[in-house]
Amino acid sequence: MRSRPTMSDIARIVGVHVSTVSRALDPKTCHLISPDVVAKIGEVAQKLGFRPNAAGASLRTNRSRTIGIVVPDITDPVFPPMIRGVEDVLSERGYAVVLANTDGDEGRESEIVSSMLARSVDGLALASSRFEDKLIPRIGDVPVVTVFRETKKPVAPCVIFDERAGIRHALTHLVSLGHRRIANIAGPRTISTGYTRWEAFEATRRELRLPLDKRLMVFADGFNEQEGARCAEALLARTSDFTAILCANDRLAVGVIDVLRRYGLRCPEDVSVTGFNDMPYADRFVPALTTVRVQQYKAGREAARLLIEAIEGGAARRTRPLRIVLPVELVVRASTGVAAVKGKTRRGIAAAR
Amino acid sequence: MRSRPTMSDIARIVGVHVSTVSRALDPKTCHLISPDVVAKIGEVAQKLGFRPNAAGASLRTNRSRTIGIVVPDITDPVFPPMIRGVEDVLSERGYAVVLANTDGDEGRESEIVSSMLARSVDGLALASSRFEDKLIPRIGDVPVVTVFRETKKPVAPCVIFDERAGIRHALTHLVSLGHRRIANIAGPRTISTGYTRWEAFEATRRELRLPLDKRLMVFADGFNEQEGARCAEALLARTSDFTAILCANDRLAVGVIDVLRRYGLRCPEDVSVTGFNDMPYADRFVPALTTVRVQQYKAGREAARLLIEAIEGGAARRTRPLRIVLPVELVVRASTGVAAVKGKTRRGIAAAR
DNA sequence: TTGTAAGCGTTATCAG
DNA sequence: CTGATAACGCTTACAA
Repeated sequence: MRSRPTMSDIARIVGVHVSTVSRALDPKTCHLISPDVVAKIGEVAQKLGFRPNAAGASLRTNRSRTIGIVVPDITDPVFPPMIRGVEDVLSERGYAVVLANTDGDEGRESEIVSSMLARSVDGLALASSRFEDKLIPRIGDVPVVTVFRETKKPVAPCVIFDERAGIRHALTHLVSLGHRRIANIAGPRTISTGYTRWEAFEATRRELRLPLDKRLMVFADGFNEQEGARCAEALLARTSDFTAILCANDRLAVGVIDVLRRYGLRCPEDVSVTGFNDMPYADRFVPALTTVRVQQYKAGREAARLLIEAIEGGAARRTRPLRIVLPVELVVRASTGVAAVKGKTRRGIAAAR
Repeated sequence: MRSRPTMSDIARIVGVHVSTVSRALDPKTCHLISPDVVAKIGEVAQKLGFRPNAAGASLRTNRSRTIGIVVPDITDPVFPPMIRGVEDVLSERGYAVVLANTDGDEGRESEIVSSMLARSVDGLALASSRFEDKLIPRIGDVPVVTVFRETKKPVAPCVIFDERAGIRHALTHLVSLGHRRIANIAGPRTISTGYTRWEAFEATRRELRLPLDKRLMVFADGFNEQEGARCAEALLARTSDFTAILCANDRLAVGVIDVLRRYGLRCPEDVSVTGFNDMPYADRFVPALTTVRVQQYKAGREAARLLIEAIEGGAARRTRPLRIVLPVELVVRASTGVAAVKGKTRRGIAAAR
């Protein structure tokens, strides 16, 4: 197959100048050209299967109709729906999406962003930012949105979830089942979700006048099953005096439930467990996970909308960037139940040792 | 922040010509330049945070260090590990990945590919191809690889799994548990996996001298839970004379198990079910799914390797494209058990009516 | 309404 | 070893 036709090819065939072709093919300028010429050009373009060369346009305009999405790891099930949301909105508008994984590495994130800027991305959706972000201010004038996460200083618009409400719902739910001694397996506080969910747990704990016991508090170094398991082990090594565990996300909860089972503790009969995110298939796990449902797909769409607005709506830089907080919803399933009699849990744990 | 520095900026500062800068910065040509000039240029580039403008290079070379990945739907859990595999290999080599979803729509796929070609992608990884593909031959001289799927006519290299072995293992496993009347919920035959798994089921069925009963055969229109449920309903409406269902993938199996439960049938006590893919978390479902494990991540890596080879290794067009078949492995879990007494299953189904 | 011309940043070819 | 120059395909003042 020959190499793709260019505007000059069309110009030559129709017998006009390239610039005329350019104008005729651009909806914004085609009204400047006589209708019949526009029609003719459109026709020929169609017949040749013409597609404007993106590099040429990009070089000239310094825009690429491409946006970058940066996630820690696409295999974490919370991200695909979000990415899909971004893609759905953007592809409709003719934007392409370039995707990269950071594995939570700050250096890598910086490297990736830099390479995306070199590709003249028109915007960036970052799901990889740390709470104390140092990267975004260095990005310059390319629109940036953070998704799922926010930064301590509001340096960019963000689309996040109502973490506080989610944690409050989960904790209140546990208390309503009679739980009083509730452990918290929190996420890394270097990430806004980890930080905020932990903070919300503490705030709600005080509100509900639950006892403070430092042994019931464990911090994970990441939002995954391994860390959930590690933290559960650490918790059980310290104390057995609890009847429920609130986890900062579903994957931690899954790891926790594994360890409970290994210790001969039943969930929810001996220990109730809650997660966060309502990740895909959380309703089919054993036990089905009680968790906080967030709108991952919608977050992606909103992020894309924000980006397009910033890109096309003349970057009306606000003094304080937008902060879109999506509502959440508690989903009660099988991993939570009425509080076990304290003695029973203790015995269960002791027996497992 | 000022706009990114260009080679001219560096040239001006160092006091050389742009072309010298270009050569000095390219590992392939920097030996042509005196070491001290190279050093000087490197230094300045470093200090300015120089990144070559991708559009400029792309326009000139007609290559973009970008490859496109096209999947039906990134929220289907089989794809993220594959995408991650591609990304890992390519990012190491300085390639970026642009991603798009087709939802299985042929027109959309064609549209996406065309838009990617306009972006001068250096290669395409297609996980969206139909068995009777009409698109790939029209792509021209951009390297293409299909992943997870192959085309009837070998028009492009592919990285696939040993579907036949997988189905044979699953069916043999069921027979070894005493099952004889085994239903098959097959995938769409418009897709190579659907076609091949169905064919393999039939071949193995004959080998094992299992009875042929058309009522036990249902074709899904897609690889998802809804279709699994629909097919299970259709199957139960026809007959209750089976003790196991082999499904063409895990998501179908999940939908099937839902319906069985709704009909008061226990899995595996009344009906055994197998899936295919060993999708993430398949080990945590109720019941944990017996399935065929495939190497999604590895497939992605292999596809990327193939693409790089084709792109950089001078497109040595083979007469017959490579066909990489990755081995699979049966994973026996809780969704399969010894065959129920026939009468019992019948009663169970009858009772549920 | 259309043509002219310049230039975006890079690389390849050709001279020196 | 380095410089000059042209060209990739497109957009956009400006001129006609």
